[in-house]
Amino acid sequence: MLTQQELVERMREWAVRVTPQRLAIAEVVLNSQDHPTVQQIYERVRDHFPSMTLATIYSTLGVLQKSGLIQELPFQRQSRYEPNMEPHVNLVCIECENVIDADTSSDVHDMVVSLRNSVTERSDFEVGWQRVDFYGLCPRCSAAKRRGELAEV
Amino acid sequence: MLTQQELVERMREWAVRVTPQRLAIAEVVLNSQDHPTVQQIYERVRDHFPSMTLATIYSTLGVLQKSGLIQELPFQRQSRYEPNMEPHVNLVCIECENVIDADTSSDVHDMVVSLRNSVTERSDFEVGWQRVDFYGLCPRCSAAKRRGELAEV
DNA sequence: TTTCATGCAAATGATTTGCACTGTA
DNA sequence: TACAGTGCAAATCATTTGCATGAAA
Repeated sequence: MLTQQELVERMREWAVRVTPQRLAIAEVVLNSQDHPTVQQIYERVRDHFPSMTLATIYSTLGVLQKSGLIQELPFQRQSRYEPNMEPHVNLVCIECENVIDADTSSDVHDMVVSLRNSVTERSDFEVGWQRVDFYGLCPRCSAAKRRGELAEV
Repeated sequence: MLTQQELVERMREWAVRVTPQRLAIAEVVLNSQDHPTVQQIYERVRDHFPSMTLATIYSTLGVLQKSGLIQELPFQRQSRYEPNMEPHVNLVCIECENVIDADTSSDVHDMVVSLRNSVTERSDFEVGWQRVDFYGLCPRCSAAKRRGELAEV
């Protein structure tokens, strides 16, 4: 986790001014675990900045992304935002639509890294970052389905 | 690659009728290598069905996806469609926006499979399919950038 | 004084939806 | 005859853009 000082420095690479609004947005996203949508970020930040608008959120998310601090994850309906830039795996439940990081043990990390190495070894593709999503049913929805509570998929 | 017969059977799981239009769309996507957008599919199918509309394309892509024949890949501006349901890696160029499958050697396949096994071993998440994207610069754009032809990224 | 972030409103554009029409089971 | 797929038009909605205002360098 970055200190606020480091965060400000990173943001200055792409934004001339780092305002309290931007800091608040950055902190909401960087401290999140649930890959929030723009709406969710908006709701969380609005507590501190009632005048906050979506345009400002989008603008700041753009800055954070260009600073390499977060990653946009486009989904079918809308994007979510990922503060974990380390190689890892996302588990996406197709039923409840929650997105969580898979157990971040070092060997999952290492496997993604070596997959990346293996791919770059044999192509001149210059990889900057990656997105690894596994889609399926989370334990809760999986159980609900077994109990017949879910419509057929 | 599926025979047309097998394709029809798979589609019948989710669509009562498999029309010539639907077959044409299915074949365009399933035979594609470039992860086409809806617009691209539209243009390719329109050669054979001048009356084709986007609504029909979207509808058919939904059927193909529910049949497990293709995968929708949402990107920032629009979705692309992936006919390769095998575990593999996509290389996404952030400059020219082309998307290609990484060299489909068996060990890349195996690495994705064991990553998947490793993740499911220690969680009750029921994985159905996966998306593995590496973002960066393709060889062509990478070279252009070194020659200074690209705006700073 | 110049620049840049904010907030608001309007625009954009991919995707979805409603509905009439038509061919097929 | 009933129904599912097609085609067209209209609606939806996330995201982007333009612009006036205000604060910071």
